[in-house]
Amino acid sequence: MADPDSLNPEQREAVSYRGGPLLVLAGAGTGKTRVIVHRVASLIREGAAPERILAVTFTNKAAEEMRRRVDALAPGGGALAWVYTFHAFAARILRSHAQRLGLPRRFTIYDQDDQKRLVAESIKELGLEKEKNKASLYVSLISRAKDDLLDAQSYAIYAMAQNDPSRETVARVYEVYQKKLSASGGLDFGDLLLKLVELFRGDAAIRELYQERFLHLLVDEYQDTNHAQYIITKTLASKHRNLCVVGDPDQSIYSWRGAHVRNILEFESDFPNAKVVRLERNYRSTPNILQAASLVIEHNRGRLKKSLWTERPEGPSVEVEELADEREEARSTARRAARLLDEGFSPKDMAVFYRTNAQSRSFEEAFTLAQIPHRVVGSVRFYERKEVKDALAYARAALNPADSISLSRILNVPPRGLGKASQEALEAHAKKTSAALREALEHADKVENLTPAARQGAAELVLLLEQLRREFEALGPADAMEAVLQKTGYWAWLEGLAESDPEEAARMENLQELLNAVREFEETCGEKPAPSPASGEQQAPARAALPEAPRIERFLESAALQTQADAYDANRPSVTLMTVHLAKGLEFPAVFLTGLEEGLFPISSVNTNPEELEEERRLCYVGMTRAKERLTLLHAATRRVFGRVYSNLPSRFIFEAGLIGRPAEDAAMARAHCAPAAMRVKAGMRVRHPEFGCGEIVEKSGSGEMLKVTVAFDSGATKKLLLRYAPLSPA
DNA sequence: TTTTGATAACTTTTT
DNA sequence: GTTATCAAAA
Repeated sequence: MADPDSLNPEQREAVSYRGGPLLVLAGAGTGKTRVIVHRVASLIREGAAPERILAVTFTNKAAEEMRRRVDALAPGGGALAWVYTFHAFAARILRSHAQRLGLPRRFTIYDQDDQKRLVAESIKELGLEKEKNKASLYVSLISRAKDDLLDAQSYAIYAMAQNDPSRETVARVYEVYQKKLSASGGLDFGDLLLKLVELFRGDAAIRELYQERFLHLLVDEYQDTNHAQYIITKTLASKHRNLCVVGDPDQSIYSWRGAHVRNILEFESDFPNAKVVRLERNYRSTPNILQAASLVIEHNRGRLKKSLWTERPEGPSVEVEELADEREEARSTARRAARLLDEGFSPKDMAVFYRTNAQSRSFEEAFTLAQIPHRVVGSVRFYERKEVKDALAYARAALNPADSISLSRILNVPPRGLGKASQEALEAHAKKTSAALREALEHADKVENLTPAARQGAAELVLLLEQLRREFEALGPADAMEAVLQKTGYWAWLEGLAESDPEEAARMENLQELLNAVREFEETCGEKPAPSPASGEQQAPARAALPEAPRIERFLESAALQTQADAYDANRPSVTLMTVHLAKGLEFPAVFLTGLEEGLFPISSVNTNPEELEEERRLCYVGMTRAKERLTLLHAATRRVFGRVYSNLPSRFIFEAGLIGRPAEDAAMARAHCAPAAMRVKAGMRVRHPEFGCGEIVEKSGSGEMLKVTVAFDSGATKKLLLRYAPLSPA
């Protein structure tokens, strides 16, 4: 937009409406973030105290950006307003009431990896042999339950009422898992929201305190809120009723994570007299891009009709290209990117989106080969790397003696004679005395079945952790983290290993990067910068004005709440490679949307479920609408997955976008309403096999995954093929 | 106890 | 094709 401070009439209405609940239905690229920023700024300019405004965003990065932009419009205001993700907001509130919640002052926030270990332990403890490989499944079931505000007890009741044995098993695992979690004085992601709701429900005084406090409430990406977040929003808004939610039902892509589109669809009945503002003027994309995306999304049923329009010039048409395989797809993408560079695009103007992280590899290779600067966002999360987690675990274990989860992680890293046998002996002792692992370690002399070496190792570790805790008192986060790496011998240990193993050398680099990240955190403070007197522009955080210097605890929390999307840096001069999910909320002049194949995008698991297919379609819509000027859709005829070659038909979304004619068979449309994603076959149909040539289907047997066809090939051979694996395509 | 090698599981998306 | 996990050897 020409003038960043001008607003169109609908935007202005959304910014200035002061009559209570407000729903802003904001299509892709219609200036949704602008509206929120301007609304917050104008509230502040009208005299609202910034610290009585709460704005909830989807990622920490978005929160940062919003703070910065509000500050530019209402100097000082952005720094004081509460701008957080739901999880960061919950963590902040829970910390100030840790005591009454029976939580340690420095409770740990556990991530998915920690959850998985804990669930695996719980499963083992319950002797559920058959379930031992399903830890991830249980983690997600438990997480979903928490999103829906079902604690372990409620879940057990619910499972019993359903008379569902598998749910009852989940309930048992949930219960043991939760006990372990509490014993470690920790919360997982779901707990942050669940405990906040419990706090509000259980303590009227605290609830009213916050209801009174937040005079104005804004929630971004409301279509992707889960039940817990919905309840939090509703609770906080019930006093002043100044709630503004912004979102787009067509961009709801997180139902698998517990989000309910109905939260936004039912806003008007939830808040009678709610004002609804629709933003339909798109400032981002060319008409060609917009039309293709609209054609796709219109195939979803039961959506709120809305039509985006733009006054932007036509622009080049959306391109579609089919390639032989995923390597060709990547090479073509790199070639096209190089061409755009020649045309004057900068690498940071371009993005490659894919459905699954596994697809990133071929693009990395192709871009490296073509010497185009690029960056994969989020495939292996930085804070989930082993060495980084180990370093953080040391800090957590030192700070929180109850944190058995972190302690067990680093018990023998680097090796100190506390191997598997010793660990089991210590854990057995801890269990017997119903104490934390740390206490067993402290009383290693009383623990049976320990070798002298193990006893010595235990004593050293206890000493080390105590020493670290004492040192943390006087150190900033960066020095504290450095102390961890030095004093634990972790650094020296890796250095030794790195001599013979380049992978270990890479680990050292990651730890160096961790130290950089802590330093950066320390400098920017991670917390709100002090209010600046006049200029809204970049200001040096005034250290003296802060209530307390940043400490390692704060860094640990920020690291735990870090999201993948937060790793994206718009200023980096490189092509961005990311999943479509991560692309939500971003925009790029040129976008390559790749892997548009049946079975991959939409992904094959949507076979049976029309709702999931609609979510895939929304995901595709999100991907397409990120593009401002150029949009290229790519798909590969064959693709190697798991080392096995699959041949895929072009995605139905390409047909739906009106970009290539439907195939003669009309196969894609016929499947559009949930038939198997695999090729639809019938007897008599002509097919092609890369090895055996063309032939005719003479018989069909089995069904679903086991669907087999007998093909009489023109060569004379007759073969029975499992449709799932056979690289057959219609001839 | 630690390192090494084999095996099985994994891939949909993540706050 | 890769990575995490588990058993046997040093």
